[in-house]
Amino acid sequence: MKKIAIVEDEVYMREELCSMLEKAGYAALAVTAFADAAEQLTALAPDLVILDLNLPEISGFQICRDLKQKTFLPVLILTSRDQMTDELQALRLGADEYLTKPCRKERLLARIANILKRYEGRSNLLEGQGFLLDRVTYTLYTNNTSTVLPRNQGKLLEALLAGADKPVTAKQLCKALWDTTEFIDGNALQVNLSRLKKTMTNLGMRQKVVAVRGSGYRLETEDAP
Amino acid sequence: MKKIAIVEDEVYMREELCSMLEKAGYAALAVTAFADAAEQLTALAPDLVILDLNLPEISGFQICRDLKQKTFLPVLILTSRDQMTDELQALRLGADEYLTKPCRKERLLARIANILKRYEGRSNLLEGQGFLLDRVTYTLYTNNTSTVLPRNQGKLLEALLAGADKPVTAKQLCKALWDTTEFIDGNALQVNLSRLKKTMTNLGMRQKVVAVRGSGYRLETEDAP
DNA sequence: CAAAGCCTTACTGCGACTGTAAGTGTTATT
DNA sequence: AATAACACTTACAGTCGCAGTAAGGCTTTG
Repeated sequence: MKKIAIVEDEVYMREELCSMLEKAGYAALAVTAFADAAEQLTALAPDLVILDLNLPEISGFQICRDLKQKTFLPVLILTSRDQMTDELQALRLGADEYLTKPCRKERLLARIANILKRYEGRSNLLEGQGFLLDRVTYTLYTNNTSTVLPRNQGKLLEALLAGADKPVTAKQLCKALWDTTEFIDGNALQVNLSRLKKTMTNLGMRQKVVAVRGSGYRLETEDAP
Repeated sequence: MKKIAIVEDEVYMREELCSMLEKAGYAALAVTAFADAAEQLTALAPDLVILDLNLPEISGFQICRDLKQKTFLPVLILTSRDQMTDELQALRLGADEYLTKPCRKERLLARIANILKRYEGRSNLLEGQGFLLDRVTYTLYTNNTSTVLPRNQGKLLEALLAGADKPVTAKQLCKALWDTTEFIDGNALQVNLSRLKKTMTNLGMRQKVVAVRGSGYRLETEDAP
């Protein structure tokens, strides 16, 4: 059964949502610690987040941004703020849907089903600048095509991606490749990095692996098109 | 540059949409042969379809259904029909977004950007009952995980998927595997099918490959959960 | 300019996938 | 009930692509 998390401060609304979702066959979970909602949601790992914008302590926008930065949970904004600017802002932050209250039950359920379907099986896709990487198979989606990376290249790219744009040390990369913290075969790492670079340029990706002398490697985004 | 196709009968609206999209940096294409719009759209292969529901000759629903059955183009419904039932129907047919006229320019553009981002790199995903198959890499997404199928198994699954639930002949399957219409190595085909079956059951997929004695093979959906 | 750090290419071993072969199970017809 | 046609599965061997090794070239820094 799919889990849906609800972030909503108004008690009545929250209860109504919960019972409605449960009737529709979902497991509903209410999150009420708004200040660190993003963390809680990450830990809960629901299949969908329904988020209000007007919350005490913290803005819903903030939660949405935090959440989208570290996870790929689908987020549905359900709010009474019907300003166009709010909607645009939400979508820009990566929200998957924006609905205004009051909202008919059927519409909400239909949109929920839609989002869930859309995310089906995508739970392990990592997102980079202009590409997606499947963390399990190392299938890489970029420039409107897809490739399966060799395992080592996939692991490297995953590790680099996890480091955002901070440089990742050779040690960490070795750990990612062979799970050994101790001995580092610098050359083998070099070779694997070299291969990754080559496939990335062959695919015409916007991001490149660059060495940061003395401290490791990082992904660098080339000037936008 | 992204191509956006517009299916809209009212001239003024159409022109306005076109110029708006072009100003926003898209290539806009108007489709006016409504009767076989689905075919034309398939041939055009735009990155997104904006579809009106009230059309002469044919219903927009029909176009949406046809389109979604043979392609995976994203469809945005833009219509003056504001009945809830229409919206639900459209979403059920696989529409990706439903907006009602009149619609602010910003909202429309935001939703378009949203959909395009969402579909990025997904252009070659085939959809089966409860799973997705990447047509290029044969990465299979099912039960919330992913696997890369061996090439032959991928080809077979793709061919079976193309046959919907009609049986696919051994000849066609051989063609898909080895591109030879002539000679058929029945046994090799058997072996590959056998392997595909095994991996499908190992993955716990809802669909199975079943033999239709004398006429080929087809995908069969097991009883829903 | 020299040394440290970084990069790349070529080569070999290993593992995964494919086709072959052979044998078992199942359905339909006489 | 028997048989033939069709369908299925397992084991084995050849092939191909990936990983690690080795060796040599390039670039940055002091």
